[in-house]
Amino acid sequence: MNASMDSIDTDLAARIRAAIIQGKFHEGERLSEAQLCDLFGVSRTPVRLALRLLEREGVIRRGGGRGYQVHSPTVADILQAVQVRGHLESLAARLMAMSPGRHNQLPNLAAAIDEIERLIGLGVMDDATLRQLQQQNANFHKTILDGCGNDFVGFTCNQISHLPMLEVGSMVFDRQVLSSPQGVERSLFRLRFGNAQHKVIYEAIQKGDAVRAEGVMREHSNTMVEYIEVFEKRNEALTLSDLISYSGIDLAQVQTAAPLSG
Amino acid sequence: MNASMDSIDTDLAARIRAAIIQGKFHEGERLSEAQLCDLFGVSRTPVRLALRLLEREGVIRRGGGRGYQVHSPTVADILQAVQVRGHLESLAARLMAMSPGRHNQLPNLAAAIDEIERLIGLGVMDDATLRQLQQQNANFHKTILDGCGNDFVGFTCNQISHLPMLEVGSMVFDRQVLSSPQGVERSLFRLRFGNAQHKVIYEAIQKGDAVRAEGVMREHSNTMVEYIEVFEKRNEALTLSDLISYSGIDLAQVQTAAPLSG
DNA sequence: TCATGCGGCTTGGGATCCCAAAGTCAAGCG
DNA sequence: CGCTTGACTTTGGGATCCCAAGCCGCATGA
Repeated sequence: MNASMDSIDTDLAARIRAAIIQGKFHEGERLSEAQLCDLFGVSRTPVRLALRLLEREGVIRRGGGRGYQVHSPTVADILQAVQVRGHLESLAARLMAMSPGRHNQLPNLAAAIDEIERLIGLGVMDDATLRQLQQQNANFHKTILDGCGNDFVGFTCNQISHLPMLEVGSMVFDRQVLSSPQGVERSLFRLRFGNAQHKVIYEAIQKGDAVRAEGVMREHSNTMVEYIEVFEKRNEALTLSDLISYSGIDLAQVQTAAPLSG
Repeated sequence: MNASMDSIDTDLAARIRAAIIQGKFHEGERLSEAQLCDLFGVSRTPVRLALRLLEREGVIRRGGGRGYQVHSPTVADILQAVQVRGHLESLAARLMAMSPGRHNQLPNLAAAIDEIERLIGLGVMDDATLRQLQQQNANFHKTILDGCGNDFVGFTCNQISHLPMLEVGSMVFDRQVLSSPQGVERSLFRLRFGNAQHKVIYEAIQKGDAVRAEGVMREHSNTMVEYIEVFEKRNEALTLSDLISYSGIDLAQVQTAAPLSG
């Protein structure tokens, strides 16, 4: 019930999307409806709905004459998108700092900050802890998006949050880095640094310092961009699969092949 | 061939959207597929595709159990969206000012500015002139979105540009204001003011002054917000139909009823 | 030999059919 | 008299069918 709470087409779109991101199709490959039908074992109606959805998301495009062709997002695309999302979040931070009713939401921010601090204090970077960290991080960011008074900011963020690492509040880690003690230590530092930014954002919003809230939030978003760029420099052939982790979307659990027959 | 260059479902979505925006359906009204089928004289397949599209756009929502209910955007919603779009454009302006290859695009910006200046100089505010103004304004803004180097900014803007007045480069006028000489004069001033901002943005981008480009672009976007807010104050029951004009989308030309039979 | 036209084949779009789930109404029971 | 439950009806989701519009290839004529 994890990936299939929605109807077939939404679920199907998620599976095709995951397949594309994981590189199961070649870049520019033609996708025909019939092909997807018997690949996933469904009829053409949901396939067409899914294709329309994916077209809007930008992971497939109308190619030349007939059919769609896959347009798999590259790491560079994701970096651009993260920048856009960060810019939107900085707008949200500014607006929230200017909002009179912001004090109702402040406890939620504080709770997320404290919980992240507690989790960091444990000093372990196992899967469960990372999941909880991601959850609290998402809480923090979503609270700002919801509390900024402009519903459209959150709406627009959601419009682009289907791509990997674009889910609001997602946290990116290199898989390898967590296997070495130094890597864990560096990751812990990165988390402490991020949470320090959270605290500054919190205080700026509390005091109504809109400029500061916006600026620090922008800087906070930039942190992820730079983190990914470091990877890019270190590893030429960086692929999305190397990075996707703790983003709220677990690609590994999204099955690609059709499981059942009849 | 204006509104129907795409296939039926896209066109259908546009018609349903127009009907919703024009208030042909009550807020919260249940939309059933069958009802829309015989209202527009098409089958259920395109209707479902259109409904999925409109759901993603946010003009209809999944209501309670079955079916969709219309969620017509209010003037307040549009204001929020304009703010978001403006924020994205200010990001584009900043990025373009920082982009090394920006000089290729500068002539396009200058051309749009000059052409707007020329059109304003005519001193007339007839339909044809306004259309040309809107076109040049769109050129200016699209050039920045395309030239900023981050394709995702333009992509995200496009994601929300189906709503009235959210098309990039759209210009909003009150219909009534153009019928009086004072109104025309005020509108001309507003256009001159806007184009002056264009010039400042142009120069900031040229000089690579990213901070200034971003700031003026934000202010430039705010102008429209304030213009609409003035209306809102003057006319309590301001509806979207009073404002929609010269937005690139001509609602009057989008037919609602089914034209043919058999 | 090359170009052009015709015909078949592939493929996407729209319509219709079937089924399952949810909502509603009414009747029976407490 | 009210609540519950079961049957009917409405409606949305999925599958299949039909049609039209592009591609491809072959053949024929210049």
